[in-house]
Amino acid sequence: MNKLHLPLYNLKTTLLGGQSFSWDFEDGYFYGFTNTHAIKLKQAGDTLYWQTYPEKDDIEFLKSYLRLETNYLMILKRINKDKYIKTAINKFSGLRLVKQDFEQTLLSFLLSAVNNVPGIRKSVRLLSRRLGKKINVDGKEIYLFPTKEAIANAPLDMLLECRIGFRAKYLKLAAQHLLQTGISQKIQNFKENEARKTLKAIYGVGNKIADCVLTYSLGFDNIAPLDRWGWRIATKLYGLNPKAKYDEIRMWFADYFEGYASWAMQFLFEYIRAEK
DNA sequence: TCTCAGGGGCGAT
DNA sequence: ATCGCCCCTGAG
Repeated sequence: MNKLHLPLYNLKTTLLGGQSFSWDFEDGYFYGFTNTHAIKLKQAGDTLYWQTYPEKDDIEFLKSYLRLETNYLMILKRINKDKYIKTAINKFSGLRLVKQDFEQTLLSFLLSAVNNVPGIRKSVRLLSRRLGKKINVDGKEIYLFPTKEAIANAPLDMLLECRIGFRAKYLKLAAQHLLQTGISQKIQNFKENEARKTLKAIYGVGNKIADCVLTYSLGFDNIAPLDRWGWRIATKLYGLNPKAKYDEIRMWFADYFEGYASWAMQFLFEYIRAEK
């Protein structure tokens, strides 16, 4: 495997913590699948052992995915503003944001409506097994996340077999939308608000899912995606009004964390989930 | 066997 | 602006 010096990177909370549904930890290795690559990682101290499949040694891909160019210490300094964050930064030291493929992120988070993480993870794997390309990773079978073409053309019955219920129509329509509009390329250059508007125009995508996609695939650093945990953080920890509108709370966090709300929220999610 | 909530969003009021 | 409903799972 390839080697990389990688200090201050907590792979476990980063990859398995809920920003991605496409990683597993088995026998000391992290196995991930995207719609183009499978990735195998192992962490030993500050050393990362890594390989990509089927295209080997794709360091550019890995660098982009793990956001290795980020000035992590600067961000920590900026967001470390109160006792909650301080505790979380200490407890979950090395937690990062990753930058996943836009289409995979959108299509995965479409499955998150009234669902839980184990359920989403399961469905993502069922979809990949049925519609994704099989990759050999050192003798282990990994299925890539399906392309938008595969999902757009899949019979509804097959999607329903993946335990996604009423979300099946969202998924298929979104995949067709991606094919027809070609927004996946364009959105990479959009500013935050334009990108959010583009996402919310997709059937099945509201505030929360749009913000998750902006945060976990488009690299926006100043967004607070407000799921149930996010609301809990806002109201229980920061005393914000539970009756406030989604955008008000999102913007409060964006202002408070001075450009790095996305990173701060990731720490706070872990913090509040550990509390319960 | 049954109930219920679980990382939302839509559409009818 | 509020509210029932969408389908499926696992926990209790």
